[in-house]
Amino acid sequence: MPWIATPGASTEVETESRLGGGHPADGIQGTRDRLLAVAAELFAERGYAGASLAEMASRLGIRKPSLYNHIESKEALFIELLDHSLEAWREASGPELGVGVEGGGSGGGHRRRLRDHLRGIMDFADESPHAMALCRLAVSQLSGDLEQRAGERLLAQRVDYQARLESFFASARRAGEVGTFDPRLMALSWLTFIDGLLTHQLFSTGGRADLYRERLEELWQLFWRGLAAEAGR
Amino acid sequence: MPWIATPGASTEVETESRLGGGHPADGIQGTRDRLLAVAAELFAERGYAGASLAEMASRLGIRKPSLYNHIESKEALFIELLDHSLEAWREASGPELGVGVEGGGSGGGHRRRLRDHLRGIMDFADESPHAMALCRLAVSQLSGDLEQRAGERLLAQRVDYQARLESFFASARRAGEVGTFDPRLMALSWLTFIDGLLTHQLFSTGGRADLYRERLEELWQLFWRGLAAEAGR
DNA sequence: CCTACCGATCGGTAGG
DNA sequence: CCTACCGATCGGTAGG
Repeated sequence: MPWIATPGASTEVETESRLGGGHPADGIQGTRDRLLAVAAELFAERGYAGASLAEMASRLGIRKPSLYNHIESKEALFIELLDHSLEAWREASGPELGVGVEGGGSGGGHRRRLRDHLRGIMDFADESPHAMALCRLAVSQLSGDLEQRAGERLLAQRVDYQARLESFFASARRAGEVGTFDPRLMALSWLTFIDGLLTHQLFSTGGRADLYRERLEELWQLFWRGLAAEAGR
Repeated sequence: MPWIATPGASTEVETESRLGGGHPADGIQGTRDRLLAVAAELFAERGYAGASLAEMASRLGIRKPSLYNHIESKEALFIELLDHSLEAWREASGPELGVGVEGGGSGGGHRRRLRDHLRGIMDFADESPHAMALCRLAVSQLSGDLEQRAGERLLAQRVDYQARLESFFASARRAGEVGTFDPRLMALSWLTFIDGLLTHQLFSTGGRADLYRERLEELWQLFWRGLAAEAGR
């Protein structure tokens, strides 16, 4: 008697659960969504091994075995959350860096575009604090098959992002908006900058993040100053 | 029949074990030192909950209960390692920033001192990769009493370091070696820079760290450029 | 340093 | 969605 389809075929159930009575957040799909949220939170709080399925079930108000109506295993649950986090990051880092129309007459605006890009990243980190934590777990705490599968995903995303950055900075350099540095170096510098920002945000969870947020604009200006010093403008 | 003193009174045993026969690295004190090394490695690899005492014992070639001749508990072991890591960091970050003799005629050399400071940090991170990982665990993965005890230590160290940085940058500003920025902002900027560097190093474990190391000098110059642009020199 | 053992909890399954 | 239960492993103790 399937209360829910196995975790791969959940197409038509969705509509039914929405038509059925009860609070909209408590349907079949609702429980699964809540599980994903609770699991991300717990992984972020305790690490991979430290996050137990029993605790997740408890926070959801159900029994542990019932979780297996929504997931295949703890490992699969983590991988799914990691994929969600990486996709959310991809969306947040957005198309601001897009260098499709380069070389044209309007090549400018790289500073503003990078600033917008930064805003997207920091907003994402504010709104989805667990996503960042999951990525950190994934690079440092896993072992065996799980480590390998997570590693592939992280590496692919990293390579892709770095390539986009290099294109962006190469374009900015051609436009004379930054110094004549190696675009690869500028990309590395940017990665260092935002990794530093995100690490600090991780540290200052619990109130002091405001201070950092206040200073973000100034930190950004200091960063850009390094890139642009002695450039055309 | 005490093979070793309980983990607090280990004064005279040390000499005896050195006088006794056998390989010098296998004495009573030797096992304890090896345990600390193995434990740091395992905590760094798997996280706090994921690092089991049985695995530590296995790597040492002894049985799990024997560990309790050297430690009081898993929690106490972690706290000790965290203290070691923080102390090692303190030593590595060294006295280069010391602003004891400021205002005198020789106020200069801030750039070189900060560069030396950076070298100390990066060398430390290279030689003690687990120490950084332990600090990260401590801020993100613990719970209960352990979280609280670790939090106190980390906060104290952080506050102390930040204060030293602010003094340093205030001195550099008076000397006209950097722009007229708020010293607190410059300290924040520095923290962001090295957190970014250390995060990247964490990511690139396994070979590609070389690339980063090659670029370190250039990244440093880019950073300093931001601080010094439009300053006296 | 060891063997033997503890209760608690782990991820996961059977079966309804 | 549940109860009942699995073998494995957890941190830790007793006792020599």
